[in-house]
Amino acid sequence: MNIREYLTKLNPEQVQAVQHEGSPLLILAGAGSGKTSVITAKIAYLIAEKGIRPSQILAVTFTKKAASEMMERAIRLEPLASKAQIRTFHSFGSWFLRFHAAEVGISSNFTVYDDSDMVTLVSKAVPSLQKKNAAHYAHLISLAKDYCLAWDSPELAELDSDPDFPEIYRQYENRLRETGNVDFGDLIMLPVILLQENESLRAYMHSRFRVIMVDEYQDSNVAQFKLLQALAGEDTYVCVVGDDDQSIYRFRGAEVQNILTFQDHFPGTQIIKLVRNYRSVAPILSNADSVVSNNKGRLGKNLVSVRGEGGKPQLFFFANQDEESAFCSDMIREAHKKGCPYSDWAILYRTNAQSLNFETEFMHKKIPYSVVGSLKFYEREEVKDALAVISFLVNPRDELSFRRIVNKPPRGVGDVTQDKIIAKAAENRADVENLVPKLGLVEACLDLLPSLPKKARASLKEFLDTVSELSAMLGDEEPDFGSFEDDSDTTPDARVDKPGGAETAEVSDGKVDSASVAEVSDAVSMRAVKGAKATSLFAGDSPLTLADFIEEVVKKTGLLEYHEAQDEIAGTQKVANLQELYNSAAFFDCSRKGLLDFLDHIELDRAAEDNSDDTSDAVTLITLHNTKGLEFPRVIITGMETGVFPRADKTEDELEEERRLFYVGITRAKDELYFTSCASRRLYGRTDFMEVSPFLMELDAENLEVYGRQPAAFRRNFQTLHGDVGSGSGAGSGSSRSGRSGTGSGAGFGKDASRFGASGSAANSENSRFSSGSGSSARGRVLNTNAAADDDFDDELETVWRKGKRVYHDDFGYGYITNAMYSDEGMYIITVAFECGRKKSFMPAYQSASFMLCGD
DNA sequence: TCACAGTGACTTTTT
DNA sequence: GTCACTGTGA
Repeated sequence: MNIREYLTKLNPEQVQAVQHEGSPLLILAGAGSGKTSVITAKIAYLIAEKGIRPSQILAVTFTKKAASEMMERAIRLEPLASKAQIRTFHSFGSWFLRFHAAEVGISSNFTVYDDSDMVTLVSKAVPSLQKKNAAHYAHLISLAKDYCLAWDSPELAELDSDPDFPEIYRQYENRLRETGNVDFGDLIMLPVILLQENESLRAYMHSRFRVIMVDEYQDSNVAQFKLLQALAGEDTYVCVVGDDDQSIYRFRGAEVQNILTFQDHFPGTQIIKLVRNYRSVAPILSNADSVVSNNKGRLGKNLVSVRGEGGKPQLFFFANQDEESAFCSDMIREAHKKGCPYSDWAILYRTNAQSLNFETEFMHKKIPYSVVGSLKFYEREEVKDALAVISFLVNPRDELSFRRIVNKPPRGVGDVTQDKIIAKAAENRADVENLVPKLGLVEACLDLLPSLPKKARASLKEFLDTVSELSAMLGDEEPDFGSFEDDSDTTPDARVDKPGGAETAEVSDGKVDSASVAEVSDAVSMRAVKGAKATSLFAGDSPLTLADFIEEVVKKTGLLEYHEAQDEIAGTQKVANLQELYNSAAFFDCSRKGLLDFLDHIELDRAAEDNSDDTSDAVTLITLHNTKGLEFPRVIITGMETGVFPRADKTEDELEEERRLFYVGITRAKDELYFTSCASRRLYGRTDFMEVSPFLMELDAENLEVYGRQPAAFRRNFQTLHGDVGSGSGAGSGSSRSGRSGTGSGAGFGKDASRFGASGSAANSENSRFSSGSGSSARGRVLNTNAAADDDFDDELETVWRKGKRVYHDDFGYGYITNAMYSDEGMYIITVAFECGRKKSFMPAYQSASFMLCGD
């Protein structure tokens, strides 16, 4: 479909936004309002209809995932869009810095230090700091950089009044410059500084990019705003898209003010609101609206549902997270039997730690799932080790990588010696007036070698030999980063995309400078050239890829052996993970440039790992933050408890952010939405009683169905806030519920509705599973809690769930009640010793299908 | 320098 | 319950 046809499918506001020109444009795009469609259409439109050269368009997004999706969709409308610069902020900064590294005193071979690297570097720069404090300061430093504040900036005090902070920041910064590397914050902040100080560079950039678009603008931070400001000249067309209600990264420096005050900074701004929601059915949207309207500082807009009526969201209360996950898996499995694919489902939670329960449960029930985000693959020890070697190879000043690998496996080069080597290197560099990159840590090692103990001397020497051998395999030509210029007029057709499509968003990257020879910068031919060279080193005929190289690195440095031994001891998967790492490097060429590309790819792209053509049908487990920009037909938002979501100790402002996060979660759902909340939850191996999340009280009673034992606080507040909800809402008393549970929302909730809705000893096919009569009747009573006053009920509990009774639990099997007592909160608690040897505590008041009495 | 054991802290969220 | 840091002893 070309862009003209496409425009006919858009609504009037969308068309207006696509065709708008002249003034700066702020598109306020509500959730599910087709914002990506608008941006991609706009890119295509500018190229196809307005004659803008693709390379003059810069589109910046927040995540790489978003960048590749945008690129893909734009290309579908207009193939030339492949030459536009569609990048994340950080990848843009990285690209920019490669060409201007020297001007800010870094190596153009820099790699990016991640957060944990920052912590290590802080503690090395300021040795007196405890590890815990180092983490605190590292966090502060990155926050400072998000606000574009240098160590000597007077405004630093506003961030944190700690008098030590500026000095620590300074020490860190010095040390970081020594290494020639950068951290995440630098990727934005350094370009800003460069552009602010260098007028001709600024002028050049103004001519380089005529159009700049920013997606997810509500999540941009001050530094990113300044970058935008510096990049945009008088004639630059600036268009930003965002939704103030979806700003969820303030904790990391994102500044809602950026979007709220956009018009002030870009005079003459036109605002277009997109409020037609194409994603969710009306009841879901009205709950979203009901929640977010509790926030104060917002621009304000109401989404209009295009899809119209649908099932109401359902809220479930459980005893604990085992029931919660069991319920989710049951519901998903039931739906699957009726033909609903697993991939329709997403389970959302606040913190990554919560995924564990679901993973265990799903594994148990053989439901396929994939966890998004928390896959800390690149943070694993063995992977970081291998990466450290190659980082060190491309940047021999990289202190952290050096430290990481020089004594692994143990070579007798401990902390003390390492410090000496680093100091020596600094000394060496100070001697020579200008910084010659060759004067790295290897040279420092060689200088110190004679002074070391015999054993250390030999093994360090061996290490250095390995390093130089590996380095030689890469060749010694300087990496060619392609051209910084806009060269789209030169030889556009001669370009070859990188293989495997691994770098869709980077296509415009490896451009051919008209002056340089094509073979050098083109990824494919580069690989061929390298491969030919390398065949002498390797027996095989196939060209050497980065995968082969990394494998070689791991073998030669002894890391493979080391981790093999670890696997042996601890039964871990380190070697397998290394194998995985080789695989992911297969599409990069074996050269210094290839290594840098690969490292960039990893460093700037952690979230997008699961892109591995996930065609398999699986439930998505994902944190609320990670869902931004995604949608699912059926969504379950779990852990709706105070302390979990929202987290405890939130200020009013932060609470608003948590609420926006909740809003984001709700608006991911297309057809069905569920909330779950637990009365108790295991945290740090301890079981805590939980209060309901205050957000639940903000849901729209008219469009919500409530099941399970409602905590008193919820019952009280929900009804106070919303008045007497009456029988129609489903949020009323237990008795009114049972009547309508059969219908429910009708969707995906067959058998389970009866679990909650059935009262007393109603014949429930599920009951037959559970042994004796006394068991099922006790269970019936338990389930019918809302109808009975708590006091009466607890008397019953004491007689039914008494010490010595035999019980059965789905997960643990049979056991006996060994203890029964009341907690401080007045809850009746029993302890059960199971035959499997485990001891568990339960609150019988909340137990349902997974746990029951067996009769005597 | 390194291995081990005990202790304490920990859970936001991510480019 | 787990992990990682800290300090001690060889």
